[in-house]
Amino acid sequence: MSATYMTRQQQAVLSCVEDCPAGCTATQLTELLHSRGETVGLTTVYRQLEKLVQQGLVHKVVTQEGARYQFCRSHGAGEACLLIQCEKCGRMEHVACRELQQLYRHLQQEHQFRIDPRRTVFYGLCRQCSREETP
Amino acid sequence: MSATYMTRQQQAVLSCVEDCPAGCTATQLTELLHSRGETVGLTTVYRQLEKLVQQGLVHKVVTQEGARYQFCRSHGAGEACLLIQCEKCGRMEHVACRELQQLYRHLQQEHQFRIDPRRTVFYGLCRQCSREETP
DNA sequence: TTGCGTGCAAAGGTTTTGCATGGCA
DNA sequence: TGCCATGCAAAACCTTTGCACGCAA
Repeated sequence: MSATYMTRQQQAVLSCVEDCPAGCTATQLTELLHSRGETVGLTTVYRQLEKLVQQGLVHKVVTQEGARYQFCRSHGAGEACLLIQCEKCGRMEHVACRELQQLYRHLQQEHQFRIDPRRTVFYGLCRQCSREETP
Repeated sequence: MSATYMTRQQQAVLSCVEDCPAGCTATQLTELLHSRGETVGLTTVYRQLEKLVQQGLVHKVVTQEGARYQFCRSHGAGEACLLIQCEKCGRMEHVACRELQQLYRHLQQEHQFRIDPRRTVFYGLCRQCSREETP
């Protein structure tokens, strides 16, 4: 493995993703960085995000509107988690619960499919938007 | 609602998607059509696929490599189903089982999240690729 | 005949790549 | 000083849009 340097941009990107619990796109992240006075090129943002994804610190989720990145707090020990994205407001939520663990086990045992939890996303309506839709 | 015409291209696209149980991209579909002697423009393929998605006959799944379309056999009655895509061979599988139904109910009741099953994809390794990876 | 469907070309957007420069160790 | 990281510009891609023509009803 080649050596890696610690750079200002690296820290800035990580710090910004951590501050976006609902996930964000590379472009959004770049804008957020700029608004904070941290000038980081879009290319660098992409490259840093990819590193974070490979380290397992960040979820990369491909949606209709491009890839969204979300900091993953439960990345240790391969714990079962998934992302839920609201189709209306676009926000993403992190879910980690026993039922999920069960489903994964079921899929492995009955369907012979080994799930990689890090890239899985559910779509639907979050509590708030669901309420607005059916008042 | 405006009237709709039945065209040669329309039938050809539907027939081809039906013959791709593992899902395919718009480009792949166009190539498959050409190889069958059916000349359909890429634009038309995209437009026909979108219609089929809106009719609920086809899943549209956005992946790293672009959107994949898969004919959905269990589209009636909003039955709980999901797609599993193999990270290695790219094939997609349709899954509809009770455990899934349960998870959806749990997510609705405990997490207040109403899942839209049609756009959800799990990623992982299918039986075959899983076996090859750990011999 | 009417107007939806088609397909080409072009535009739009996101993501990647090449390459010279910058900056960490 | 050596070498990875950066960022600009350009390329590569996928997908959508505009518009004239074709074709089903």
